[in-house]
Amino acid sequence: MKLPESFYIGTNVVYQAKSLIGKYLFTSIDNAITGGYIVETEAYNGVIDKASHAYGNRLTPRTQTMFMQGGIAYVYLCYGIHEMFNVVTSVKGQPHAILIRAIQPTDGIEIMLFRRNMQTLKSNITQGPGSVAKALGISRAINAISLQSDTLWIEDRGLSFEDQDIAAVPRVGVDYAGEDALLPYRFYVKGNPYVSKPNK
DNA sequence: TCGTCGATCTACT
DNA sequence: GTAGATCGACGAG
Repeated sequence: MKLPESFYIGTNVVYQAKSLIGKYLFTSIDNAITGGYIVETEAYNGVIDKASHAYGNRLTPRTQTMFMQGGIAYVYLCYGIHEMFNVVTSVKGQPHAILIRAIQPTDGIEIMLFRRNMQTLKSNITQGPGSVAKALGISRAINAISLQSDTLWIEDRGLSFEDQDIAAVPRVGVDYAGEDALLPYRFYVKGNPYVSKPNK
């Protein structure tokens, strides 16, 4: 059921980001399983991508996770408040990552509501990368954990979308990246209510 | 050592 | 529509 190690070791991060659409992401944290299927991703293409933390082979305590072999999680803090969850891909030394920006929740919705401090299910529960991490209980404590573990993993349940139902557009919040900000490295399911900023 | 600012979200006006 | 939250990474000095 879990996506095999071989999927993550592939070197075409843009293709992998698109492939993750429709895959199921689960966490088992605090004795509760939560998750859903991925409806929005962004690819970060290693040392040549100005939008990536690892641009220009920048190796720091934070980014070293991205330089490890694919198939692990990269979790970091943004704006001092939000933790973001990425899937590290490719071979050791090549810092590719895929940001999970939104999922459609299917399991453990009660738990996710509690973590998000919400009473009723609304589309913003897992809409945007900070929200996804919070709803799933993901924090920097599980940075670099294996996606073959029983804490955090991705499954293929046979759900897939046609090319025409997946939009490929420029990434969000990376204006500082110059011409790389224009690359169509963001993928999402057209019309899905959990997608953040559907029209850009 | 210090100052700047970010792969964002929420609560307000 | 817009401001505030809140902290670690990074480059300048």
